[in-house]
Amino acid sequence: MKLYNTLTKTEEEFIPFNKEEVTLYTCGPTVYHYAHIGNMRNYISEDILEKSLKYLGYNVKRCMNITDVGHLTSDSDSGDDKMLKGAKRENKTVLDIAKKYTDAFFEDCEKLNIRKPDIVVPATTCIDEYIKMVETLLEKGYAYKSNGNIYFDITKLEDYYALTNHKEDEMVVGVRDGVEEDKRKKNQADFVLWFTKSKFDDQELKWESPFGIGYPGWHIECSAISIKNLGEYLDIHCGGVDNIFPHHTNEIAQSEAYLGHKWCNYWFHTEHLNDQSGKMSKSKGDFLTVDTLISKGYDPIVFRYMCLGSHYRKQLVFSFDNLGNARDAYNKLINKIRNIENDGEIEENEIKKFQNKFKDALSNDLNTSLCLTCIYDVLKSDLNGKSKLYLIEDFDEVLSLNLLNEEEIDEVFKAFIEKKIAERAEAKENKNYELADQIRDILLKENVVIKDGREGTTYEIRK
RNA sequence: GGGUCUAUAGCCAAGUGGUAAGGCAUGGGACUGCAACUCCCUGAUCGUUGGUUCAAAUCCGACUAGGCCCUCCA
Repeated sequence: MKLYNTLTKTEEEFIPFNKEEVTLYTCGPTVYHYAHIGNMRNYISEDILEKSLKYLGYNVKRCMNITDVGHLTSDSDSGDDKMLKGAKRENKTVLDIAKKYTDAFFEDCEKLNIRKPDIVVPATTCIDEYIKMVETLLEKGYAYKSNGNIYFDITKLEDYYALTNHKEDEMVVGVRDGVEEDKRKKNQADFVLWFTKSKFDDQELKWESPFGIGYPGWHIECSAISIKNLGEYLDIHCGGVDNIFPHHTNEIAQSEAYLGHKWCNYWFHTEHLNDQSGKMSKSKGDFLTVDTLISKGYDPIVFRYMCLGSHYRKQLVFSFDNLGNARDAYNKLINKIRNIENDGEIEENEIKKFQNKFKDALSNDLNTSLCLTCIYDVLKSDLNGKSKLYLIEDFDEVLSLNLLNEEEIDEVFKAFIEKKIAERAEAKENKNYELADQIRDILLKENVVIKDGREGTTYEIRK
């Protein structure tokens, strides 16, 4: 399998440390608010990555953190704690906020058929691990104490900027508004491992530590959680492109300084979902969530389909036009699949050709767009119905687009539809086309599409 | 200023040196009371410009445009 690696900036053949078990780490959400659909695009990509690895025969062990502490809006100790901000906004405790938005996040995942990782770890449950790591970094001389806080000293590393090719002296501090330089640091790019001195005296969550009562920096959690759960060697680390710097850069710095050897071989980053004005982000104010899509009448799976039509390393512009486009395409696809008759016997040899093509697409740095084309190839092929359905089910293990799942229709709703169809049939019989069309429109408003065929009238529920 | 990515038809896109897949939309036709569904037909020389090559959307250079990062973000 070929994967693009941010570390080397090339597509590479994926070779795991241990063929028996691939380890995958994912930066999870900071649970201070709902996830927006741009966040979800990232998790869809990672879901495809995990399922592709499995489809290609690997066992995968995947871990995700939940950031419920320590994520400041700025590492320079001048910003706010996101969790605290969320708690204030809603007049709740930090823990309540964490619970609420963690649950909401996994509900969104479920709606998008994103598999929950094997191991999910809230950051607040691993304080001992952070302390141990920070202690070791202090002992080894990679970290220093200044004014109460513990900082990582990036000058102790040969190549701190390995992931980005940044050059120290060309970095600009405060490109973004509201970023101030932390004067307690030795070097501009040093980052906090543990806070004790902070202007957040009202920080709810604090822990005892050898460095004083305080709380961890944002970056330390991912390193510690990953090493604890997936071991000293990590195969693939995932996240959105915005995490490349500083988050992942810092993770590499502290993890490899701590371990004394190379930590993670492959860095997998998903590009952003933009809107017409650029990047989607929570700090801009309004943002779209999975529930927004549902409230506008879209099945979340349509959004997944839209994402898979593009490539994870390409920016994708979101608009309701594009989503509508995806919905039409998706509905047509589902229709075609429903019309396949389940006949014949599975044609083993023929099937392999299609599976191989599908595998090639996945192996080509997760070319999901080609994967979708594979479905259309199957539909247009000379294969019998049973073989087609078998292949579609097989592909859907990775794509997870509910290609074969018949949706359960509520009995009451079903009766209502059938009654209306009968009424319309009668109206048509009497050539009362006006009434017939009215009934059709009523049903259409409920997303029920009438189909008049030779054998009578059938219907479909539109997504 | 530095880094990084992108540029193929209205939109989403495949393509990794040999003369442009697929999907949606559009237009035309069959079907229909009219529609929808379904089926058939329907479109681009690949941002611009040099170069390498027998041959380039594909490799190299320059330019242009745009996105993202440079201590909030997925």
